[in-house]
Amino acid sequence: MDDENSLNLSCPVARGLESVGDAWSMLILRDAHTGVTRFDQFRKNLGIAPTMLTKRLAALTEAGMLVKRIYSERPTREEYLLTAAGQDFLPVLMMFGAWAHRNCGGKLARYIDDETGLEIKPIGIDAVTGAKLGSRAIRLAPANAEN
Amino acid sequence: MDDENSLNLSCPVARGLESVGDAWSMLILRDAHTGVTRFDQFRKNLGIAPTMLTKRLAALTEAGMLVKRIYSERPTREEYLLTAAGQDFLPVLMMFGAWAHRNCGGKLARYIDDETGLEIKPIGIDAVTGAKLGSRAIRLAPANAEN
DNA sequence: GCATGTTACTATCAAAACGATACTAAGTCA
DNA sequence: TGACTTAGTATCGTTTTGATAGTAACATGC
Repeated sequence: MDDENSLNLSCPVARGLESVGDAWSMLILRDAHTGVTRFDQFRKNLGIAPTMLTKRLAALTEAGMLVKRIYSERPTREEYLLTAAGQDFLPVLMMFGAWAHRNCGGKLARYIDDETGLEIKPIGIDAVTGAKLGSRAIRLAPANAEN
Repeated sequence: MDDENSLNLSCPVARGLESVGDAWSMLILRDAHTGVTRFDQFRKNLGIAPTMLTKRLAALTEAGMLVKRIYSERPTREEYLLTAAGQDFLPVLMMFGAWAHRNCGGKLARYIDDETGLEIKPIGIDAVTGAKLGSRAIRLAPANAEN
């Protein structure tokens, strides 16, 4: 999958998919948000082949979602921490999870607000108008200078 | 990628990825939300190989995101329309796009509210508390009967 | 000080998925 | 009749993935 055409290049969704465009990356980020940091934890949780995990962790690090940090010299051991960009991805995961909750069958785990103890119902809104995303007509404006 | 372990089975993110777990599916849904419905439109927009497109459209249809509808008998021609579940995916795409906007470089297209003409800033909130997603501690509750 | 364990990988190789290209089916239109 | 349209399928080489085994660099227990 090479994103080549001009439509794709300026499309935020297509651009984002260059960083997080496969299932393993999403699941790694999900685990990272639950506090997982180490290679073997990811591997055991996900049941992912070590070759794949190495590649995905490197890609996510390269994409600026994770950073490697040494947590032990002698023996040298490194762990993977979420960057600001990686942490910023949590709302996307929660929206995605909420969508699955509504639309995919089966009994699924739920997110609970630790403060109130209530189940969280994630929705997307436009911070500018307050309107629920998807409730109004939208259009795309091309990329320009003042970003 | 087989999602087998129990953690994954009840995880909404993992569950959702079974339906929309690859980049092409996301891009097809993105295009579908802009009004694209036909095979050749998807193919030309995305630059996707027809074999791949056939497979992805079938998978999305199977997953309940799209429905096939005949728009011409003689010659028989079918198009793909978003189901309710497919339409419900738009907020996820917008949140994902907004994340890319903030965190991936480059000049990217922007979503404009057709009513106000203002650029949309998608954010996720908890409909229950009104708190911004990611601003509070959360925990996972296992799946149970009352869904 | 030797065997065993831990952690984070790499090497290897078969199987599956992907991608490019050519071609087909069933018609329409001039 | 010949060119064109639309929605695919067939074929096949390349790439990616997945499973398994092995390695490097230590720590720990006996």
